Amino acid sequence: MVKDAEQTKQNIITAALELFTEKGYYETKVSDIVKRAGVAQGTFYLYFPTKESLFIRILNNTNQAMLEQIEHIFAEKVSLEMSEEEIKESLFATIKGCKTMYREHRDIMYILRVHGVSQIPEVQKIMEEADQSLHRIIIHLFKKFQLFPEYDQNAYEIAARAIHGMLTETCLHYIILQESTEEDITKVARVLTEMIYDMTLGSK
Amino acid sequence: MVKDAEQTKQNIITAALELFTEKGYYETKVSDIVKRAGVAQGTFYLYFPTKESLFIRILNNTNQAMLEQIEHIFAEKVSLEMSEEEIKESLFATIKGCKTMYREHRDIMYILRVHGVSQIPEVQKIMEEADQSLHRIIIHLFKKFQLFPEYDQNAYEIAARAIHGMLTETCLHYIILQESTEEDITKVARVLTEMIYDMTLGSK
Amino acid sequence: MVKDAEQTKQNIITAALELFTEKGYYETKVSDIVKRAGVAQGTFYLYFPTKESLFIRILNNTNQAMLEQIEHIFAEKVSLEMSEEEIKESLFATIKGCKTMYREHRDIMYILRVHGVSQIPEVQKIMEEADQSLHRIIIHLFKKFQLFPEYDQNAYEIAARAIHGMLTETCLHYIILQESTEEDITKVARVLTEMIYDMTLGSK
Amino acid sequence: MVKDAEQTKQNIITAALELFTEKGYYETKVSDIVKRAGVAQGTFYLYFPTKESLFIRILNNTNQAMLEQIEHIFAEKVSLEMSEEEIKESLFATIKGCKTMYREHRDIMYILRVHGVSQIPEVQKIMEEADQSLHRIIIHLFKKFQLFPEYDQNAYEIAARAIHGMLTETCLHYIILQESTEEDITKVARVLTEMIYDMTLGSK
DNA sequence: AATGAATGAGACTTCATTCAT
DNA sequence: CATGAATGAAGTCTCATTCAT
Repeated sequence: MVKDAEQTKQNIITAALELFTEKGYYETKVSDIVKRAGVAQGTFYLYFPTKESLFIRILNNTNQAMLEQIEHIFAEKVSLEMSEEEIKESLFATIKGCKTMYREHRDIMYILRVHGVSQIPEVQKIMEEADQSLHRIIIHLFKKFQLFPEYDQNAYEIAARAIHGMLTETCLHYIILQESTEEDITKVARVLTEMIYDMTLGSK
Repeated sequence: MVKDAEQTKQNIITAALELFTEKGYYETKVSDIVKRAGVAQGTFYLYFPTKESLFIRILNNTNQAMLEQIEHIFAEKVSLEMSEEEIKESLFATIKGCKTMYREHRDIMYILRVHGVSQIPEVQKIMEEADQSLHRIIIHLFKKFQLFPEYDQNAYEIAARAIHGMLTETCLHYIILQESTEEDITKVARVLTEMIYDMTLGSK
Repeated sequence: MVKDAEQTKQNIITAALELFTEKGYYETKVSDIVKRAGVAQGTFYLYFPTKESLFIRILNNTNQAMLEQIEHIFAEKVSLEMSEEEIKESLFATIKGCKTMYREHRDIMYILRVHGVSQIPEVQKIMEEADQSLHRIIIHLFKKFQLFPEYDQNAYEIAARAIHGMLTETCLHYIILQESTEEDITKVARVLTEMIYDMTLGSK
Repeated sequence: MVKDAEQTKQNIITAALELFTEKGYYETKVSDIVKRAGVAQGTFYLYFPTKESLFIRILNNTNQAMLEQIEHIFAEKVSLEMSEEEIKESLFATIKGCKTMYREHRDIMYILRVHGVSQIPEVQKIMEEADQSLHRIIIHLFKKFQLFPEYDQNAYEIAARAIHGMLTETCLHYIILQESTEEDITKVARVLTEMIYDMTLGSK
């Protein structure tokens, strides 16, 4: 039945994601995955040709979802006419949106950031593309608000990466590495909002 | 002779570091290491009880050196009496010092950040301690300059991590992932100096 | 319906024969067969208890047919009263009949001779019986024409096998291993006719 | 020690040849080989990268030896000036030499002829080359004695193959498939000598 | 101090066969 | 009759580690 097959596949994906999160890609064996999914060894290969392909599949799923969420989070919510308070509020919402998104995909972020899977070229490619698209959005905002007017493209990229680093490093510790409450996220986002605002609009 | 033994050990360490950098911990086999080091398989185990212990040994070497360098880089070079120009210059020197240090230890940073080796608990511990000590220094500076006076300890840590993230993310891309010239480093450090100055002293 | 069932079975047999010919018995998987036959995996086992039994079934089909053809080909077409020309013509017809028969069953001959399937005891038995019956006919002809009057039974068998070897080796290369035209077959048969005639009647 | 290594390798080769002979290539598992050789599973892969490579290695060994033997066996022992008796004796010696050679390499011949290993392209290539070189020699003799003067190259090849078939088919049954005594071989060679002499020189 | 052959547990993967629907 | 998901035994191969020399 179609339903059983889909269910089995999902069970395998779920079990794998859990295990990759717990032990990393390399330390997770196909035998662990099938054991947790409650299926036989051979069943795994009915759905995924290799362990690697399963991982890429999971990564792509998440990546797809995150890219869409990023679009949405960064959708033009600020305008030049806003007051300082309004801009800060919008910035805060954006940052918090990011954090929440990372929390939602905590498992896969954990694997990527903590365990590292970059031996697989496909994985590297996906990650780079994801980074790129976030940088594009940040640079777009820089230009819109005419921040750093003296910067060249290279300097913009450095600045975008720096902002990106602020977001991911704090996410890593407060969201990915530990369970975090709504309140925790709010606090982190609040601090980052202040810092970023000061660094950008606040100092102009 | 003692000298030969020391040399052999060093050959193994060097070969291993190269290979870990090229292929990551999991994809580097003991057989690869001994081949490159030009010794027999058994010789490896004369110097290191396990492959893991070799990695930890390498990591510790680097870590030790980096901690000392960090102390030195962040040694009180700024004071409250300095002019804006002087402070900026000092900040720039510090950031550039960090970058240069990362470049020096590019290999091991590459392994840790790109390949990921956190399956090994010992490795996690070492990395966390390194992070902690950098954060302590940053927070100390925050307090010295009475930045963010309204922050509690938690908020300070978030801010420190955010600064840390700016440094490491830009290092990752401009120094660890690619060969970088003195000039490249200077440029990255210059941009970061501006950003951090604006974010902290500049906005007060 | 009975008709559909028979059709399904035939589809499986046809697909299997093609695949066995292309890849040999061991490299042909049941999954390949059902895929080409356009039926589900389980359907296979509705008609054949095992993969091996399917092969034996195919082999038996062919063997049955070939035995009958051999009878027919070697049916007494020569008599002691014939002229040299007539005998040669009859010999030629016989040899060519053999070749044509081999060509007709090229697939299965290919599998047996090129891929080898003799791990299966049943298969060995069938092949041996087929050989035996051909030898009996050849020996019968030897005796009829009083060739090799000094031979004992053992020597007759050796001679029969030698003739058999001439036929099969040339068949293997000119008929089984390559597509062959009517003309090709004629040529091979013509050469063999000369050789065999010289070896037997011609030298008496 | 070099000696141990060589010995171990030889043990593996010997065990493998025995098993390939008994069960064929496909039914012989690496685990069978190491068990019989008295070494651990991993040891196998110290000497041979794959099971296939071991087989090819064995085949090449034999093939090399046989080619040299063939050269020797067929070395010009006949001349146009010889008497019928002398020629027959020389022919007999040649045929018997072939038989003896096949007996010496009975194992590998058995595998090739009975089990079939032609899925492996390398194996096919080696076998074809071996056949070719035998045919060349036979054709050379045809021409030397001006047998079949009316034949074209193609007809020569057919005739050579036919002779080859006589030799191999009788070898297969009297030498490869069963233990054979010196006497058995002599008898088979005697019969073949008569047949081939009649077919060629005898009828001119 | 060094060698390198040997080990064996265990990884990934395949595939003939079963069985609930 | 037919399906196709599921099974699990068994195969090939890897590699960190040991040990006799």
